Amino acid sequence: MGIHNLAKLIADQAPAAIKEGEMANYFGRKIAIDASMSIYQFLIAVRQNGENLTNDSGETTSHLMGMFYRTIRMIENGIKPVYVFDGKPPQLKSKELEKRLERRTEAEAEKTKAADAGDGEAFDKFARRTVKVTREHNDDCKRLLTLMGVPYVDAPTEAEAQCAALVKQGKVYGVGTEDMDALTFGADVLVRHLTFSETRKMPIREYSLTKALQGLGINFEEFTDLCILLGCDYCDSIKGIGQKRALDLIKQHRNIETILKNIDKKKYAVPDDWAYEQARQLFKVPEILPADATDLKWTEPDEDGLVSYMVKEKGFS
DNA sequence: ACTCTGTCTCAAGACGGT
DNA sequence: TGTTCTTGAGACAGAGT
DNA sequence: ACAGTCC
Repeated sequence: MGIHNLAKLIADQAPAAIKEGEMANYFGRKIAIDASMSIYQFLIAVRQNGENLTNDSGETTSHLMGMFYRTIRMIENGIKPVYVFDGKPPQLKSKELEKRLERRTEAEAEKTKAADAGDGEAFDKFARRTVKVTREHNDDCKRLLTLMGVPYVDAPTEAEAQCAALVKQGKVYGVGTEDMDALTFGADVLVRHLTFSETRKMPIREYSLTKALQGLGINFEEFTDLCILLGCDYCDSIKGIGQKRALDLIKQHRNIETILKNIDKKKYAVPDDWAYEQARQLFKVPEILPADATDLKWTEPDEDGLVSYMVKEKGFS
């Protein structure tokens, strides 16, 4: 879920942090991309008659289709993408993940119901909600990327954290994602809608963390606490505190501890065993690979290998 | 009046030919 | 051994400040 | 711009 309403808050309170970009700005730039999230989107979107695309053996190919063409399109436009795959989610995220699993299970039941009723429309809808990225999807895409000469990184935990680390280490220009928590992890540049398809309708939008901090009038530590107050994947937030009050409180008190000492707890109920300190640590010192552990090399594609894999193994034409 | 919450919905990619 | 995550936006009603 | 197709 990223950070609740952070995009809106920046748009309202620090508009100078957002730049509407042209794709020419990105020629020659290296960009880190959350691979698992991309795969997820492809699995949901690339469908025909309610089902994913498959080869003759029944293996899903939607993710390869999406990743193949999108990556080609980026390279054609001079972008050097590096894909980052998720590792094990942090313990603190388990509550959130449970919730998501529950929703999937629910959708699974609805899907079956729709199938029995012969309702294709509903089947399609619920089928999309049951999508889950598997080990095989990830491995397929890693194989594809290797053949294409595009590097990838296996993150120890959160892909967004590793993407941000690559920016901080100066290995890439920015993170290409829709997920605003890349900023919370400290990426200075976040690029949204970085897709070059003909059907794109959203302009490329670049967020600068430095300018966002200037515009909001807070420092990075305060920004982290602000994000926790807005609502992140790692812990609850305080009911009744949204974008406006969260920013006001941070500006007034500068950190969550001081806010807790000063707010009326009868009006604003603080969650039990609120894990904000642990969440703060995850954002501040996420588990990431050191700079010398990632070697990003873009090479010529292995054309014979690509044909062999995509055509012979996966049934592309 | 303003702000936030909660809950609901929906839609989601990329290509080439027309 | 069991192995992997969605998200964002918009609309609307309702309650608290 | 749009509808059909990709596998």
